Order: sequence, then C-alpha cells, then structure tokens
Amino acid sequence: MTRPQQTISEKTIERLSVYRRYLKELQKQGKERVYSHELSKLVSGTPAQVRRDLMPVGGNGCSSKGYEVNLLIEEIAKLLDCNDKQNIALIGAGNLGRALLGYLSGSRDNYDIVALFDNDPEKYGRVICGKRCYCIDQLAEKIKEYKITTAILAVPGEAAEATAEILIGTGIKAILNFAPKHITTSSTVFIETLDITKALEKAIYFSRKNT
Amino acid sequence: MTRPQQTISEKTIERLSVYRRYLKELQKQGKERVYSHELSKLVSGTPAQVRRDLMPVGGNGCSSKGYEVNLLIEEIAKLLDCNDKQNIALIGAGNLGRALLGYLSGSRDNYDIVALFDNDPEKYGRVICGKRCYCIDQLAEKIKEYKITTAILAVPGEAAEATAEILIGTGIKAILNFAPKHITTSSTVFIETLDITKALEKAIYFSRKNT
DNA sequence: CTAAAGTTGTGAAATCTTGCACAGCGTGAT
DNA sequence: ATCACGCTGTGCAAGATTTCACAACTTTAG
Repeated sequence: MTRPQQTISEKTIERLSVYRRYLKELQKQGKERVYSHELSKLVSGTPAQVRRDLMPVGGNGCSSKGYEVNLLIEEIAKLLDCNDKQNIALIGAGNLGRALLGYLSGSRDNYDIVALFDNDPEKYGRVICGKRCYCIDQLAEKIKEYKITTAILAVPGEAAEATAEILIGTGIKAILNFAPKHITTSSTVFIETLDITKALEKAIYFSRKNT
Repeated sequence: MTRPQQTISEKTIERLSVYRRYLKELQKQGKERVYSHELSKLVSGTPAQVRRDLMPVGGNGCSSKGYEVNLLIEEIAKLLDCNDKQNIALIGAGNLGRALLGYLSGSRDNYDIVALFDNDPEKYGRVICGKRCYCIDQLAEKIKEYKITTAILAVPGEAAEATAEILIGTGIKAILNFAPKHITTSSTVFIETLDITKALEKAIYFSRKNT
C-alpha cells in the first residue's frame, strides 16, 4: 500500500503546519488523541476539510477515537520535513531581519537559521543575535558550505530582486520574501512573499466593509 | 451608471494593493499609461485577471491605450481607502513590533500608526521610534480618542487571543495578526493572520519538492 | 477609406477548493 | 450479543477563482 504521492495543494501544506504546531501543544499537555473537529477550529475550517488534509499523511485516524497525537505529529513531520533539519539563511540584518532572527531562533527542531548576510560593513563580520553575519559576497560559498536550501529575504524593496537573483544563482530551492516586491523568475525556485503592506491595506479595506 | 458594488474577493483586494504600489512607482517615473499585461507580471497572473480585478474600480481602461496611471491610482484609492487616512494601533513593542513600526512608518498617505501599546512598564510611557507607547490598559480609551479602526497585533503567541479579545471589545474593525495563533471570534471583526512560521515551513516543504 | 494590429470588457469553460452526506467501523451501554 | 452513537474516509456536488476566447473599440498605416 504505497502512498499515492499526488501533489498536495499549498493550502493544505499551510494547514498541516498549523495543525502540527497545535498538536505539539497538545503533546506537551499530555493529550493523546484529537478529533478532526478540534483541529478544524484552528483554521476556521470544517472537520471534513481537516480529514481531507490528513489523507495524504497516511490515514491513521481511528473511528470514534480520532487521531493519535504522537503518531500524527510524526507523520506530518515525515511529509513536511522529511526528517531532515533544514539549514536556513537570512539575508538582510536590518530591523526586520533581526526581529525575524529573534522570532525564529529558539527551539525549532525542524529548521535552523545558520547564517546571516548583509552588505553593510557595519554588520558583516560580527555576530548578531548569536549568528555569524557574512557579507553578501559570500552567499554562494556559505550556502554550499552549510548546505542551505531555503533563504529568508528581508532586504529593502529596491534590493529584493537583485538579491533574489543572486540567491537563485546559488542553487537555492526556496525563498521566503518579506520585501514588498513580487519576485519573478523563470527557474523552479519556490518563492513565497509575505507582503506586509498588502496585508495591512487589505485589513484596512475590510475594516470599513464589515458593518 | 452607479457602481454595482458587488462584494469583491479578498484576493482581488490584495492584488489591487499591489497594483497600486507599482502604479505609484510608474507615476514617479512619469509614465502615463499602462497595459494589463504589464500589471499582470506583478502578481504572476494573466492580463485577463488584471482586467477582471480592475472591473470593480470602474472601467477606465481604454482600448489599445491601456489604463491611465493617475486615474487608476485615484480610483483604486477610492475603493481601498475611501479617501480617508486611517489611524492604526500597534500592539506589542517587542522586536517584531518595533521592526514593523520602522517598516511601516514613513511616507504613507493612506494610513498612519498613531499609537503603540505594551504591557511592559519598561516600555509604556516612553516614546519608541517616534511614537508614544501606552499601557495596554489604555487601549479602549486611546482607540476611541484616536478613532482607530485597525490594529496590528505583534504580541507573543500566548498573549494573542486575550489581547485580541480586548481589541474586539473596544469596537475595532480589523486586526492584522502576526502571532502564530489563529484567532477565532464570533464578531464580524476582520482578522488577517500573517503566520511567519507557517510560511517558512511551507517554503521548506517546497524547497524539496521543486526538482 | 479600409485594413491590420493590439487592447479592453466579459460570457463561458476550466480548474481548484471546500462542504455535504453517507457508508463503514470501533466503542460503550444495555 | 446487539444496538446506538460518534467518528473517519471519501464520492460527489457546490462554490470560488482563474483562464480562455472573442466581440467591440482605438489607433496607425497604407
């Protein structure tokens, strides 16, 4: 009974990440089992959606007892992390970059920011928040050295595209972009943009629409 | 010829925000007209999608000459901002909060972060990045005083739900949440969550899938 | 004046995503 | 041992979003 391995939608992947985070909380609390209707509240979804999301991770749900927390965490990890701790690079050690570093450092067991990059001589060469900061020029070299596959881009908008180009050139596989700039590429690199001003303008718009 | 005013999808609102940002750049460059296929590149979309997005803002496109940049900016502003400068509150003056403050301050002509809140006595009472920081206890009072309708929530995950409750109680209309925690509410408040770890885990997942 | 090229606005098809509804199963009560 | 209950897995329908494709229009060239 091999897993079908049909492609899983981005939205499902996102929700799996959210489910897992919550499952780990449950694990700490010592809860052993969980129902789809409990998980569904985490994402404002329906129980059916949760069950569907969980299908590709292997049907380990049990009728009338729900899902086993420990097992589910393991299975989601298998899918999301491949049991591999990923090395991440953070490009840009400005305000946002340093905040992200603080935010994402700590006890993550599936990824780790291992290197920082900036083009400001004031910053590179130093250790910031416990991580070594390198000059942008060393990107290719260090990304190979640390076997980094994913980068977080926290540079000013003007620099985003050029920096992304460099990153893509190093053979990186995914970029999480915080610059308010859509990055286009012909390569297969996965690029996810978290556009803060876009999100804020959207919130502002709906602040007026919601009666 | 009144505007139909049918509800516009969230995704369209997001893209309108992106279009506008780019249009403003074009405006600075002195470009007067723009085609749908130029805008479509900004969001990895198709020209047809852009034209559809622009329908609710009033069909000011002109065959074979495209859209008038200045007019389009104006019309999008009418829809997105209602020609009103919105006052925003930022809750949480930690690393992320301060970074967001720096990032969002500056010359925005449609919104302005007018007040900061934190529950740490080290922080409230002071001026941080040019903005006065108040104690969380003063939320309701100040939100009324400044006529704030939208809040940015940048508090730790554990505090997110309780703080959101307070915010909703003050009659705020929209929340942009950065805490890694989905916020559920029975009210009509619009809540948009920018979940950084979710986005990162998604990027990590696709870093392995994209050949 | 006519034709060609290029663009908008939009009905209709296609695709993607979600929700419904029910068969099937394990559990606990009687 | 049987039955009622509640949950999972999933076919199918409904809904949302995107893309296609083409009529209508404007400009430019001949």
